[in-house]
Formats: sequence, C-alpha cells, structure tokens
Amino acid sequence: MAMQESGEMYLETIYVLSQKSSNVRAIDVGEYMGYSKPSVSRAVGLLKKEGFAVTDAQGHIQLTPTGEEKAKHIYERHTVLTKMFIALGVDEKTAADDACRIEHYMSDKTFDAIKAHMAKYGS
Amino acid sequence: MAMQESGEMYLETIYVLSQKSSNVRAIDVGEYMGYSKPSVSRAVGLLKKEGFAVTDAQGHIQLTPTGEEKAKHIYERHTVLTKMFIALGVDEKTAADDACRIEHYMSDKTFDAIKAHMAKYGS
DNA sequence: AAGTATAGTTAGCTTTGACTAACTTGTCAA
DNA sequence: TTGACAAGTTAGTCAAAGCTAACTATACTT
Repeated sequence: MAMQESGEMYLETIYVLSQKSSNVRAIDVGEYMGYSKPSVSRAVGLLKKEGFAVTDAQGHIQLTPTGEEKAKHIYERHTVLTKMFIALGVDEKTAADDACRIEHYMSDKTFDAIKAHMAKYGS
Repeated sequence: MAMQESGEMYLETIYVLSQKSSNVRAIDVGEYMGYSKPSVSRAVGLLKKEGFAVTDAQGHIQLTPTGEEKAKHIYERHTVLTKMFIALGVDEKTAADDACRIEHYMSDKTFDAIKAHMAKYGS
C-alpha cells in the first residue's frame, strides 16, 4: 500500500535532521515532531519494515537510498510550495505550515507544473 | 473540535448535489462519493449533530445556513484551486482531483493570497 | 558497585472513518 | 394483501496513528 501522510512526515523529518547532524535518534525525531517516544518507535519500525530506514546498534536512524529518495521528493515539494506561497504574499510561518500539510496530497503532475512556473517566474 | 476532511467532503458533496436536484438523499451522497450506506448514515448523523444539516421525514438532506456557508467556503477553494492548476497547464481531471484533496488543508491566509492572485492574473 | 537518568520498546487504550451483515421501514405492483 | 425492492439504521469489525504506563537496557556518576 502507498505511504500515508504520517509516514512521509517521519521520513521528511529524519531527512531534515540528518542534514544537521549525522546521528539522528528516535528521541530527536519525536521532539522535532512533538510526538511521544512510542509513536516514533512504532513509525520508525514501519519505515524499517518498508525498507526506507535502518537503525544501528546505537539506535541511530539512517535512511536507505530508497528512503532518502522519497524524503527528498517530499522535501522538494515542501520548499517549492513554501516559496510559492511566500511569493504570493503569505507570511513565512503560514506558508511553511500550509506547505507541510499540502505536500502530501499533490500529484506529481500538478507539482511539476508549479515547479516549472516557479522556475520561470518565481522570485 | 474542528471538522475533519471527511466531514468537509460530505458537506461539499451535499452542497454540490443540492445544486442539481433539491432532493438529496443519503443514497445519492453514497453513490457520488463511492461510500456505503452505513458510512453515509453515520456521517450525516454527525453533520446533523453538529448543526450543519437536517433531514425531513422522507430522508431528504438539507444543509442549514451554517452548513451551507461552510460548504460554499470549501467549494470555493475547490473551484479556485482547480482553475489555478489548469492555468498552470495541468489536465482537468488531475487539477480537480488535487484540488479536492488540498482544499481541506489550506489556511485562509494562503487561500486568500491565491484567490487574489487568480483574480488579477488568472485566466 | 549502586543508583539514577536517558533511550527505546511493549502492551494496551482511544478516535476517526471506512466496511459488512443484518434489521427496519415504506412503497409499489401483482 | 402480500411480496419484493429500495432506503436507511444498527451493531460490530478493522486499520491508521496518536497516546500513557510500565518495562528494559545502556551509560554516567558518585
């Protein structure tokens, strides 16, 4: 089955945190997202089962190539949509919040059209 | 608590069907949305409890003023977003499908910015 | 070495919103 | 008038994804 919004958010968060520090732990993910430890534990377990992440003996979470690809895919939506909303005059926080929710529900077709438009005319 | 995507979709569907025929029944809503009778029954029950809809003895569903206002609010998102995506070169079906999902997750601020932009430059 | 704090997991609860099966109710036709 | 079909409801199931409580295991401190 296709990944849900929830799984995508965990993937994206792990990806973002990986950019800052190479040691991403479940507790960091939980703090970042405002979720409890068991919720993260469960979600990371699912990501592992689906082949998007692995953990080492120290509990450090890393994305697999597939996981990273997927995370980048989502994160690109996040950045492009945020930029578009800001370009339309929306404040940064609202733009980012909206992008964060919408990014999971937009088809590739529509996103590509937006991306192309932004590349041409976007600030 | 705030209404979820599910409730908004039922409201919107009742609203759209009301435009075509004044007698909207649960079965029509179910067929339109592809949901079973019990799902619609339950959902309409919730809309009634929250004051967004009423039914008469014949089972005809009508939106209350509050319900209609809310439905229009969502439906406007639907039409404006669909138009925007089409203006960006997306095919009609994809545009409508994406709008249908995204409409529930966009803040008023961002939507108003898009609406204003479309009013100025939109086709 | 013992105690404490931190991190992760397990078990079980809750809500949302779908589903099927089975019942009720009302209308219409033979 | 009786039988059948259509519409709606009730009861109970399931999955997703959050939660708390309580357990385990590791690691640091004294």
